[in-house]
Amino acid sequence: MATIKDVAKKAGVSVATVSRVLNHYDNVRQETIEAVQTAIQELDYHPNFLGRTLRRQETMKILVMVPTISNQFYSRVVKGIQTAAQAHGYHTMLAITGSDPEIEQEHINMARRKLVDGVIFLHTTMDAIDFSDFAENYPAVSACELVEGAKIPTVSIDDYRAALDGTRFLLHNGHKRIAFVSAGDLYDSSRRRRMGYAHALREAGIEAEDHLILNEGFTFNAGKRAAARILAMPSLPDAVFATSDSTAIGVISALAEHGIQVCRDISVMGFDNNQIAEFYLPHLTTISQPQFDIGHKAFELLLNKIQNQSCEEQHILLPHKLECRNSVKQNGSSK
Amino acid sequence: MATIKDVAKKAGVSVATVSRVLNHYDNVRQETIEAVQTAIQELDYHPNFLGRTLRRQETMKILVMVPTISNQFYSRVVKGIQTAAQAHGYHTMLAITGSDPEIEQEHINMARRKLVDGVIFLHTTMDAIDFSDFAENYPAVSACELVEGAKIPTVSIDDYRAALDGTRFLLHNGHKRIAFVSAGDLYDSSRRRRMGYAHALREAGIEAEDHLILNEGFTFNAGKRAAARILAMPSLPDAVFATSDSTAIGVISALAEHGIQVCRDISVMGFDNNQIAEFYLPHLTTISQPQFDIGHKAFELLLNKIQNQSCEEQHILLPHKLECRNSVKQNGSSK
DNA sequence: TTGTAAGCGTTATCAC
DNA sequence: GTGATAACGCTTACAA
Repeated sequence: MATIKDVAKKAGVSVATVSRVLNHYDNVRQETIEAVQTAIQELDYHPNFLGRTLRRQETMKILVMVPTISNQFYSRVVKGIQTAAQAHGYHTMLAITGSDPEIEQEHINMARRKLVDGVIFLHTTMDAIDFSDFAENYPAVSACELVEGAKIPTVSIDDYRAALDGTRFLLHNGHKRIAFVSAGDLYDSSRRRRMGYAHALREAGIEAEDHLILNEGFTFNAGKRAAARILAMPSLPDAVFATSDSTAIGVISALAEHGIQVCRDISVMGFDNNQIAEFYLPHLTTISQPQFDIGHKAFELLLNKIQNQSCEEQHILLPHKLECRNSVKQNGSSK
Repeated sequence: MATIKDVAKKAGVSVATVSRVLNHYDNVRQETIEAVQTAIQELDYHPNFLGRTLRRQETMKILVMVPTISNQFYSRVVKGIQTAAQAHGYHTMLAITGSDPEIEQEHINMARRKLVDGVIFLHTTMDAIDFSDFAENYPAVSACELVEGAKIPTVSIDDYRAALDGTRFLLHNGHKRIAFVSAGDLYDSSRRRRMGYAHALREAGIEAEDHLILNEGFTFNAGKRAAARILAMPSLPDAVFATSDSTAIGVISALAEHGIQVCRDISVMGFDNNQIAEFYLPHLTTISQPQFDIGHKAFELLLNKIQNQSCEEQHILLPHKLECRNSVKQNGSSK
């Protein structure tokens, strides 16, 4: 492997000059530039970034902490991050934690060890105190999840409001008994959505039934488990509000197994508006999140922290939208 | 930020000793170890890996070149890679290329610049010559795609054989006119599958109809486009063999839009056996790939190259399996 | 068992 | 314009 020294020797200049050429300084003679470039070509030289990185103390890399990439939702957020990062010359590194605190901690050390310039959390297992503590010492932002009480720039939707809107929509269309399938309190967004759901029920004068709240997670299989519990109920609820499209699909699929057809016998509402929502049969009525924009904005916030240290706490809320398709009965036909 | 020097000073020892403690050398006095560890604690010191990395010329990081993470197929392969990598102390970095040669090249430079110890390609836009050339100079392996003529260790299924099996299954169940939706020649696997499909037709004495081969890609929307072309045909084919589950779903969904019901009016076979295949309605009959194992094995091959330089060319073929569900009519009911 | 010092490949600060 | 040279934070001979 050729180094900068080899190039310098071959071009008959000093390493400093080679470095200048490499970094496009304007105080190098044209002939010298050419001589250096020729040497670079001939030696097939590629600068070793480790040296530069060590010297400059910046890696031009960021780490994205993601609980899973099996859910299309995160894929899209990551895409947004990556697009923004690339535009600023940053590389994106993905760490899939599986919501395992140990794995998360190990990756967090990458930031501590200066292997990355900053971290975007799509989820964390840390509590608000540890999370704030980390964010105080290293450039970090949170996306998708608004961790209660944590001092860290965050971009997400208003989960409370989104669930409120979704539940109201179900109520306005004549559904009274609404099951709620969520990921429990592992995710702050889930908790917040559950509160929005409860609020809507309350304002409609419907008393909440605890057993209708099913904490199963947000995978396909979580939906399957939720459906099993629903099938075991003495009477079917009017609707199921699942806090992810995957869960909704798991529910629908499992209910179908027992001859229960969505939209005829029961309504199901999803969350996220992943691409599959549009292609599933029935097409999913769901709450749409601006996934790409969330990621994009998250990177911008991070870059801000990396460059300015400006720690002004920001919580950016991006708009959600109710995407009306075929999995929810409309016009109160079940009244 | 505390450095190794600060720790040394605080502990009253030399940096060498600190380094020894850090790396668990056994020739350090217990008391010294403790003194150093105390200093580390007090300073909240975290070793800067850049220094070590520069010195050791290894990053303990690998790069995975993936065309997209929107397709669950790749998520699962990446999971396999990451699991294996983690077990060996390696971190996994994901580069999403979108099959853009420029983006791919830019990331390839990361290997050239020693930012990673090796690269796993889940897809490449390079031709066999460039690909071989790269693999000759840097630790690299290919997964999922067997690039014709490229000298690089590879792990994948036997795509030819898999498509052969799939097509035979359709034929044996009475389907004669079979449309084939593939990604065209961008992916070697696609090309190979198309040949398997053609082979099966030939051996059944059925003459291939060129217009039944639809090169659209492997996304949901590719399936949608394929369905549009199918609907424009003078008569509907008996079956559609899509070379990914996403495409199959796109086809099914779009056909449903026009009142054509899969399994009653037409059969659709997928490929990959993503999780959604099991949860889609109808449940997808598909060719299952051992995605996790492919990823896992790919890392092992890469580690081998990183450590031994043993460049023996290997092509590992893992078994596929026909997963029989509800999207294909069986027992020749359409004969 | 520990310390000294060279070196990894760069970039930055001086001189000249 | 260009060249020495120190420095980045660490590991590792070699010496003590």
